[in-house]
Amino acid sequence: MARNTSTSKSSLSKAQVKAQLIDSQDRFIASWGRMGSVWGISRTMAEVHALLYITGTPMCTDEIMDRLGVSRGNVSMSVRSLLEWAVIEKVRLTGDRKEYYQAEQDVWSMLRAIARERIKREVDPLLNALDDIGELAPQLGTHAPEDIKALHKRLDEVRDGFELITTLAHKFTGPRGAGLQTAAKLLAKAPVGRSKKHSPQSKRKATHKSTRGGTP
Amino acid sequence: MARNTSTSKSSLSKAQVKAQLIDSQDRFIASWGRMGSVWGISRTMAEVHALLYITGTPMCTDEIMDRLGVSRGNVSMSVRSLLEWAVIEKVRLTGDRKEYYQAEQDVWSMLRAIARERIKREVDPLLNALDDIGELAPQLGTHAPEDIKALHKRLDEVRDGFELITTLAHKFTGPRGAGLQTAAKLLAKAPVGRSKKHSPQSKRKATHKSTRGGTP
DNA sequence: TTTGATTTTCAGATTATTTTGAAATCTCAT
DNA sequence: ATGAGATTTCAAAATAATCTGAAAATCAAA
Repeated sequence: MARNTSTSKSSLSKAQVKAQLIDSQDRFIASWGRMGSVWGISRTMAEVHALLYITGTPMCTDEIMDRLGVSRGNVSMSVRSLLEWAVIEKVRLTGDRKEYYQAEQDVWSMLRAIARERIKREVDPLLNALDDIGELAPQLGTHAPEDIKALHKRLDEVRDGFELITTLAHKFTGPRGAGLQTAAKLLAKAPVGRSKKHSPQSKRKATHKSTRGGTP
Repeated sequence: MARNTSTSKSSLSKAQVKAQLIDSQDRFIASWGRMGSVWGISRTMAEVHALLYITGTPMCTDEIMDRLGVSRGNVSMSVRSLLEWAVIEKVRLTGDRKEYYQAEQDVWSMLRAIARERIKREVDPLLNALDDIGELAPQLGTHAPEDIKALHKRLDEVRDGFELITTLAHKFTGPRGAGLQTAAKLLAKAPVGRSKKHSPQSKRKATHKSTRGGTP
């Protein structure tokens, strides 16, 4: 029988399977990298992580460079950050001078790390700023004009909102936590609002290409 | 006694109070703007929103331009996005040709909008990509080599994780939802983990000097 | 319909972020 | 201790995101 060249499931050569494996990995890496920029980390950092996660293999700097096509310096910096995030770790391979790096394999640890870092870098600074502003603004008690009262009211509301989110997030992301997983499952079942069906506002309307400022 | 110039609470002139009000508003606007870049929206867009929210006043394009010191075009684009996000609305003032804009005053609606937009722009595309990759990767059933099985396993885990998050988030951000508020309060009490204080996972040996480094 | 005020658009300028690459530093097997 | 191999650093280059400003389009009142 002629060699199947495209879609059949069962007659792929080893090399073909391997090629498709690599291809799928690359797609995953590309997606994760795209997310990276959106999450406020560099594309390369996200890609390095994706590579180590999806392959599950410990890799050294040169292997990473070659596979992703990025510079040595860039790999070095990305790896350092990932180590700080504690989503990858160093491993020593016997009889080799190089450092090898390997990703934490539990996906939740990865998700928690993302959440943890984001909270640290986004919410906490905002909360601090809000506290400062609140203290700094005129404190005139009941005699304050409406303007001032309204300012304090809004500042307080924002701060309360984000504090609630922080509390929640700390439960999710705490070092000892299977928190995110359990909490998420719990919540996913709990009847929170009165949402009957699922009608996110007109998901169908493909009218805006982007909600972003002005993507040209 | 000389006029009190700085910290006393009770003897500020009207002008001084006004100046401090403006100053506090500006600080809030600046903080919110900084967050904006971190949240993936332009600084100006975040600032416009902050201005309208914190003052509570309907403002027209020129007022916004003057207060924030940004161009007309920039205000126009930011306002458009904010309208799409549904966190501000147009108001007509009698006898005036201009459009005025006013922020939604419920803080939770604002937080929900942020969450909703982020999910839409970040998680959903990733999920789609993951589905595509999963379908595309070799489907070899039980006969598949370890490599392929591992790939599918990891893809599935990531997808499941993010799907759980999406489900959760939809409850939070649904259009009719006081969801976020109630759910957050609920969760904040639920005994999820045993997080007592914050003990950073000290995996560190005393051997290295400091591993600290700049944020990427 | 005309008019002039108001808003939108978008090419180009500006600003911010990311990446490179080669020199400097480190480190470990000998 | 030495030095080849490995990693880190960081100024400069490349890339990406944001903002401006003026021309074009829109709109509401007369």
